[in-house]
Amino acid sequence: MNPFTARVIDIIKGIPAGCVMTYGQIAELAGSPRGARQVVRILHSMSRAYELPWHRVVNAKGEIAIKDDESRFMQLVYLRDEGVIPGNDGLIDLSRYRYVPVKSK
DNA sequence: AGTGTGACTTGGG
DNA sequence: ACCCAAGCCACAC
Repeated sequence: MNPFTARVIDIIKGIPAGCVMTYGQIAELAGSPRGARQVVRILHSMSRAYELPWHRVVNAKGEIAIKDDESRFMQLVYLRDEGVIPGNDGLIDLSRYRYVPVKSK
């Protein structure tokens, strides 16, 4: 597995309950500013094997990006359970829930 | 090797 | 605020 993938997995595992991160944000932290789609791919293929909190990842608008209806619903349930409540328009307030990892040296 | 695709993003109209 | 087009990159056919 390449280092980018490893970092993405590591970052996602580090998202605390009650917070969310965007695909682009994760890709950037992992060292690939344009790698949002790779993050998507990783979630698809590794979320189960690595027990990743995939439900804490949303798109740049703060909405559930997943297409599959059932999974989308599950994500909503998980988030609500952790205290992340979408607004009337179904959007998650990123300025409020977005997780920004602390840069430790 | 060429083409299509996706749980994305950003910029413009 | 909404819709669209183009950019993006790794992977499946």
